[in-house]
Amino acid sequence: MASPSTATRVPRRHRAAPVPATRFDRRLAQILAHATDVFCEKGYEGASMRDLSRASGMSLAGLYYYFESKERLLFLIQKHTFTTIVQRLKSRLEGVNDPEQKIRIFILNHLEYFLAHPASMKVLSHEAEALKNGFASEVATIKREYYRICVGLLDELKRDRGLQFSTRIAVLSLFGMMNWIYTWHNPRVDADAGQLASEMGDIFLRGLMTGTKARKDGR
Amino acid sequence: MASPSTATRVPRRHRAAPVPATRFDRRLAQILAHATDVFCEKGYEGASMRDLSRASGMSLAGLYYYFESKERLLFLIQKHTFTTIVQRLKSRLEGVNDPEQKIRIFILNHLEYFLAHPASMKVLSHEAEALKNGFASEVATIKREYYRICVGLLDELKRDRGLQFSTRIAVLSLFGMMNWIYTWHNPRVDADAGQLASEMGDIFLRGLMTGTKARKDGR
DNA sequence: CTTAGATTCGAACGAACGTTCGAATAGTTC
DNA sequence: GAACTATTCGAACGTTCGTTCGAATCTAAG
Repeated sequence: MASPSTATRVPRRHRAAPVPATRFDRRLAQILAHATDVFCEKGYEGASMRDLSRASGMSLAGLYYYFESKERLLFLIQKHTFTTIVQRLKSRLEGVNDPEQKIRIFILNHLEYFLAHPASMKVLSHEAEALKNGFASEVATIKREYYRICVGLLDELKRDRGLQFSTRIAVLSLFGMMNWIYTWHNPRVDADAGQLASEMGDIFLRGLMTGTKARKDGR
Repeated sequence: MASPSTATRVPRRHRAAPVPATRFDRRLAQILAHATDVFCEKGYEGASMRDLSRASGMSLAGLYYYFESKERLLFLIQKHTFTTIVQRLKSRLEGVNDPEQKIRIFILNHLEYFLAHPASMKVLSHEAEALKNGFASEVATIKREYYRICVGLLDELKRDRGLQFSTRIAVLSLFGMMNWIYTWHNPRVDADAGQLASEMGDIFLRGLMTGTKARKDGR
């Protein structure tokens, strides 16, 4: 067979590659970008390989040189998006100590990425159940890590301020507020990420912090 | 053609019909129920008419005696679900005057229906973009009414307590918190609707009411 | 029992689906 | 220019899709 192993191939940079990675990787990235738009508009199941071919300007057969199946294509999109958002979050949280400030950074990071890459985030949020078995579990691992980080931040706040609330419900409520954006945000009408993060952060954090305080003795 | 007009036919009850409606309507309702489960599990695009046939125990061709297309089937499910939830809400809000109490009723009504009919609500939430043109706009009309009711309740709270916040973002944040539930709620682990409505209501309402107060003169 | 309408179904339709294959082209190295 | 690999593509594969049609069966009323 003439085609390369898969899209998992290692980037073989000669010196320290400046931007480019390989020609292969750059072309793949273009295809992923176009595919993201199509999946966003038509949904994963509703988008056909012929739609992707048309959108990316490459022949139907040509696409299969870059990935082995439609499902793997969705996987690559979701994995890249989720990995990037987690990575940015970690770097932004470094050196910050105040629990409330950390949660505000979490919200801001999420919403900034959401509004900067709305198609990617819609595909990540809306097609969360479309992958099967191996693909699904690999994305689920990243999702779990992201979820755990948020749980950690809320538990920290809870301890620091002596609050009482269900961390699980608080975290999932927050994700709901943030992820639902893909169903309504209109860049011509709605505020930018900073403003949105501030308003959602206010609702969420004041909501938690005005609650009943736990007793000192834990009872 | 031997088949009846459509599924829009009027129920022709002779006296006051006890439960049944017509035989046709009862059978249609059974099919809708099975289809809801299949759409919930596989998504609208991912579910085939053959899947629906298998689930409802009726032949592929037989289904088309009850509705004229797969799209109309989804429409009937969404319309019925949405109409019911709005109708229940209206009846529950009657005679209540306190704005905060009204919002708590709104949340409780939504979550109770959500947890009592999780498959229907997932199909309503997750397949909101699957319908086209006429079907889409008819559901959108009900959705807009539901949205407007919530806007009204929040504006009332805002006026009553002299608060300052963006009604649009508050409403959509609330819908996000509530609708996201279909992605995580596990009846064996998570609390019931009453408890959930109480906790989400606390976060949301305290969050709004702890905010900056508007000045009396409106500046 | 007869008859007419309501309901169900097996079989098939053409279209669209994801994927494959071998040949053609483009790019790079001698 | 020759030789080799990397990339692209037209054409087709077998399968599944939503939908239709005419005949069969069931139900209820006369």
